[in-house]
Amino acid sequence: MKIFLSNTENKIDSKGRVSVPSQFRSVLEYQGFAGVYLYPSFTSQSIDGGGQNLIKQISESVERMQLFAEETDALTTALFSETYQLNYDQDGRISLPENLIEHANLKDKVTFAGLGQKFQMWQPSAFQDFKNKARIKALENRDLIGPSLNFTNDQKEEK
Amino acid sequence: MKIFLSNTENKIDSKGRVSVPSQFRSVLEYQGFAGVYLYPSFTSQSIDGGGQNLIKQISESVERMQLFAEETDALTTALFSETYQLNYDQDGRISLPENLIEHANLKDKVTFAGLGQKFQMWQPSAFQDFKNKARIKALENRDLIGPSLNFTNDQKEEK
DNA sequence: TTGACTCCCATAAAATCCCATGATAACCCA
DNA sequence: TGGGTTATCATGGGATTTTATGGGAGTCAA
Repeated sequence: MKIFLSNTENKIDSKGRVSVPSQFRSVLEYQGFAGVYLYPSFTSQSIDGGGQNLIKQISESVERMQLFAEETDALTTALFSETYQLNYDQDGRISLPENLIEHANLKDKVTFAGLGQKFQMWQPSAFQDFKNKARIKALENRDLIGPSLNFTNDQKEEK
Repeated sequence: MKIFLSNTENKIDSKGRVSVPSQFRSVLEYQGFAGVYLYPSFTSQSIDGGGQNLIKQISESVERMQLFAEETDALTTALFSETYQLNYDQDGRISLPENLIEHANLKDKVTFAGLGQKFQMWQPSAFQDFKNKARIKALENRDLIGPSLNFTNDQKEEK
């Protein structure tokens, strides 16, 4: 199983290039092509990214929605018109569109954060904040998440 | 059934490498790949670890939860952005990310402790404390576990 | 020509490979 | 059963490779 994991902070150089972390590249290439799809997150000041799987998932869920709703054109437009397909060069670097840089308020550093099926790109300190809050939230709801977080072999029967 | 059992204390060398105990490696390889997944424990100053089974369980429980997009991002961030996939080298050693070392307050030794489906990595003396407390708790609740454990207080009290 | 985008090479740091050692555990066989 | 031989394992360290990053030079289009 190949998913996006861990987080790394990379530099944006004077030409505007960033290295996609090599572990992420290997996930992307496993999905079938040497590049990324990026779009501004709907819910946070970050960039959503992924490979072919992510795009496929999104198109499918848009299709499903269109069976029920009629005004999904706006959503579809919003999504796809701001989605960029960037192939990275042989050193694994991409250069980000101005659009996305603004949305995530990036300066000269980016944090790549793995979220499983996709990843996000954050202004580093903004990511720290988000992550800390997310961790607290997850801890509060860990019984919803399931036993995997804190079970040992026999603890399952307690409470 | 292959599960993580017993505990061993290993050294972190000058390059930051630690040997994954060979018994653990055989469990991991049995699960399908020569590496570990590690993340900071949500509930203690230790590192949780496991193989593909552990990650699969977590991913599946995330997929089962249908949340608002905002919540999903927070949850997956908490779970995946601090999870590291480390392939060990041919001598069975990994080098721990700074992140995890800090969380578990590791210096030059680690205790690997088997917990069945997963394992934990502790700063050795912190593990001793934890184990003593865990033992008391286990005795208090031994009726929950089932009839098979008719141990008395002094059995298994070796070393 | 300028600017945006590659390609290509250089470098330093980090990760990994490869081999050596000593300790311990497992094995064997008279 | 005891003593010696083999494996296995954790650990040390040198050599090699990978990775992120910087910058020069070539390509293409407006």
